Amino acid sequence: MLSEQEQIRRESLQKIISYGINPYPAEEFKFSHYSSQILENFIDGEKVIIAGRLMRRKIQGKASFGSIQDAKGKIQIYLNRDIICPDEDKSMYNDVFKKWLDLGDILGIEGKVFKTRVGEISVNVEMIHLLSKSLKPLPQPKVDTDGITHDAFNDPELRYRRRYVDLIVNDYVKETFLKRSKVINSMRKFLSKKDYVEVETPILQSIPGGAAAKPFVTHHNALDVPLYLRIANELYLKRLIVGGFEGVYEFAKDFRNEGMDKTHNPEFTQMEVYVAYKDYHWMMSFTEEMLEFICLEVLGTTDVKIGNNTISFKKPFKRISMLNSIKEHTGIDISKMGVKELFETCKKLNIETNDSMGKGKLIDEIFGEKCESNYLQPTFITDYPIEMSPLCKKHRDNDELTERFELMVNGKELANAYSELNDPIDQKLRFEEQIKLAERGDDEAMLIDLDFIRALEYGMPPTSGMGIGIDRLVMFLCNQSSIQEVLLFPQMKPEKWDTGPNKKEYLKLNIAESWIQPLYEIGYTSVSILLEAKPTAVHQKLNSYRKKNKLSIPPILLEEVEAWYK
RNA sequence: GAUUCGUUAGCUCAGCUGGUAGAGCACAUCCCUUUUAAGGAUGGGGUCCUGGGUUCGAACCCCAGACGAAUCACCA
Repeated sequence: MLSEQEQIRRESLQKIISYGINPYPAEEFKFSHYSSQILENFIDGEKVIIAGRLMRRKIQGKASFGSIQDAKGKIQIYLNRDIICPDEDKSMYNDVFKKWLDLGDILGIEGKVFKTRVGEISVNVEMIHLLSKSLKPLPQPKVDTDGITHDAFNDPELRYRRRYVDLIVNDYVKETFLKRSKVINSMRKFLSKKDYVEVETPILQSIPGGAAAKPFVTHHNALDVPLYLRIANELYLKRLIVGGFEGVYEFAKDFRNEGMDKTHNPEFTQMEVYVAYKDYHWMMSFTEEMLEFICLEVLGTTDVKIGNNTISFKKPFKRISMLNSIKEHTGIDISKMGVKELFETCKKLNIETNDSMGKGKLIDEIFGEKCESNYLQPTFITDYPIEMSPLCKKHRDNDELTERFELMVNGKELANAYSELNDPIDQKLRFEEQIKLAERGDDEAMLIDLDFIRALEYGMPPTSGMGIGIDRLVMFLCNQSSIQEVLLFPQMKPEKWDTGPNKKEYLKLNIAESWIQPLYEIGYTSVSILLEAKPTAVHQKLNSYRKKNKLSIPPILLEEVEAWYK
């Protein structure tokens, strides 16, 4: 059912067509200025052509005001009947503009720049071109002189589902996504200046590797095999280092079939970079250099406001090993502890455990519970337990640790990096360890990618790799606390659409076509629902619907309704 | 998955103790030659999320469900 306003717009559309205007013209519309250019460089009397959406309209007799929103902002337009219609025929103003155009229509405007009495730079309109008619009314948020927004369009579900509307009416949304684009561009610029090669690796993988996460499964018909959407691209990028690239990187969409919340979307973007002959110490410097560069390029400063905190991305960042961090925040030295003692320590610290947890997992729990949230300023946490880092090289000084770091910012993980494990025999053992862990109850089994082992057997130079969550980085730099705000189209439950009655179904029961829509409207949305109801009730409801909606068809007889049930 | 809160006009929201569904914006008609969220007058617009129940009577109370938000848990 169309709302009254939608019906009125459709009627206006018909009138426009009858008047001889094509509401959806095919021709290119050449405009001379963006709104921002006119506002920034006011030239009284300059002739301009602009194009955009009509966002405000205020009719005052012979004169009207409006505003046009284009890609770069908004500008006021002023219309005067006798300027638009210099001849006898005033219909272009009186009918077309005043009656048949609506807020939301896309217009081309020709006119001259001037300042109103109140001093606002405006375009005095000489000619209007309708470029596209809008049939659905927009929400109408208004900002007053104190900067307070009235009637804000702020229901998250509606905003995410109709991002196009969100972008039209909420200026800050567009800014977020412009900034996101800038962040990615400047990261790419940084990487490509180093002469590393941007590559693309498979999204459909037969073995989903490189991380511990549940994948999405799909099926390839011609090969008749299952394929997985990638959870990470790490193993492919390392194959390329084997192949002789010095440095490779990819901005990768990864897919993880797990819970969704404010910080997790089923598909998300990571940038991973791998560089030959480097180690994780080098990568720390590289990472802080890159982040500082991006902040300066995008924000012009290394000080970023996140919530109530100001975070400084000025290098160098603090570095601390995981074990020292735990010692610092709990006073407990766990460096020499075995599994049993770790379980006891967790108990003492009120950390929940279960039997499937190995040593690494326990340490990770302690860190996650007691330390992680303390690191507001960018901090590299280094040297993770070996059990939780199956793709990472053993620490040069300690067999139980790995050469790994995570970069914590505002209490959350932003980047993760290793000195990459390049010993194929060790790698195979580590994969097998993971499978043992998986058998103990962890359902996120890492399958063994034998081709990856084979690649390592050919020899991979010592390499350091780093992955950084683009969505998280953008959240930080845009001061947004939810990932949905930095994704144009965050994943939502599929929308339910009212597609109307399935007429064939009803016709099969010999129901007259004129009664199908009424049946549907009063709740008998399918034949099976209808047949469950009593014919007498259906009969009564139909006739009262007829009366209420003043249908021009004769009342239905009970016998007719009963006939459907035979 | 748990708890709490919410769902009323195109949008933002009121709606008291259960008693004829409301406001602002938007829309329509009329008046008005430069307005700054808001000129004036009049008017139209509703599956009060859905389905049951209680009641003479339900937007409101009870039960079940759908959807959403927040917090927590789980998972990286």
